[in-house]
Amino acid sequence: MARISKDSPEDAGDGFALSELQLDVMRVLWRGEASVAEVASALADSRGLAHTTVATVLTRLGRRGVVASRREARQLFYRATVSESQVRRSMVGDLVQTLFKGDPRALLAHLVKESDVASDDLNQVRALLAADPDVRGKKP
Amino acid sequence: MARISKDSPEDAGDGFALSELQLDVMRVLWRGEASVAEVASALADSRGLAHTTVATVLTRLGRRGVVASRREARQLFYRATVSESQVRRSMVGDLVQTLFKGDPRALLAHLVKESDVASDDLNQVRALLAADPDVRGKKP
DNA sequence: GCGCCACTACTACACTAGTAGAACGACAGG
DNA sequence: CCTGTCGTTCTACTAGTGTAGTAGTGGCGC
Repeated sequence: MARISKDSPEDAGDGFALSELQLDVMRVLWRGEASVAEVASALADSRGLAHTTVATVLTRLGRRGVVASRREARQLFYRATVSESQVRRSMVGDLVQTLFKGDPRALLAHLVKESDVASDDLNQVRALLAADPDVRGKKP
Repeated sequence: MARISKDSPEDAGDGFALSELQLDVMRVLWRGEASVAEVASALADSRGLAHTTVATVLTRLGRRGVVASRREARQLFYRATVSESQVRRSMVGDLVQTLFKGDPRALLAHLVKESDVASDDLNQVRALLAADPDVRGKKP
């Protein structure tokens, strides 16, 4: 696996396995820097978390090196230090590894077999990629 | 939060999220019923686990309802109560849910985008599935 | 008959995640 | 200047996982 920036606090060695809550938090940060309060209120609907809970989660994510913080007055502003793509790559990779013996084609086959994806979708995806080879990483 | 696991083995709430070690164990059981010692020795190469560690893992898997045991003399023989497919479905489903907002096509796109899978493989997979719904090929 | 061996069951400890209250420090209004 | 409020940090509790030691127990060899 390619190792990119090596100067993060901890550098958890490419292991970007994040839990659901952690991902929810990251998703907020992927929209841009945010204070604890902002993250908390962004998640207020989906999860009624105490402010301190969010703070704890962010602190722990910081310890793992996936977010960084900046202090402004008394507040901390957090930003993600890993991209959504990186996390996706890492987590999908893990799944493929553990569940499909490292063969992504097996996952692909699974998706089709389990009717998660209609066979037609294969064409759609292919068309998508053919049309815009630059979709990688870009998010509307 | 609606996930209060009571300890009836029947329950299991169909959340088949298994860790890597747990999967390794399950993989042994998916080959057929096995005693603790058999599981342990099957995993001896990959992981040098103490016999008791394997026993603990199996007990816990039993508590979660994904394996069942049968007693013969002093020994326990374990067998999986969920299939590999079920687990795969569940875990892939979880991943799709948390990472791709529930859209399996997004995962599909990811696989292709990240060059985990060549575009050509799409055709191959489709052909594969058309030919024999049960193949899981590592192609040359 | 008795000790040893093979197993299981119980207990334990470290670590992570989810969750949140308590304590503490700084600033602003009175 | 004092105090209430806000935000951070500390501490804590629950639960699951990885890992394994120890204790209990029944059968076998001699």
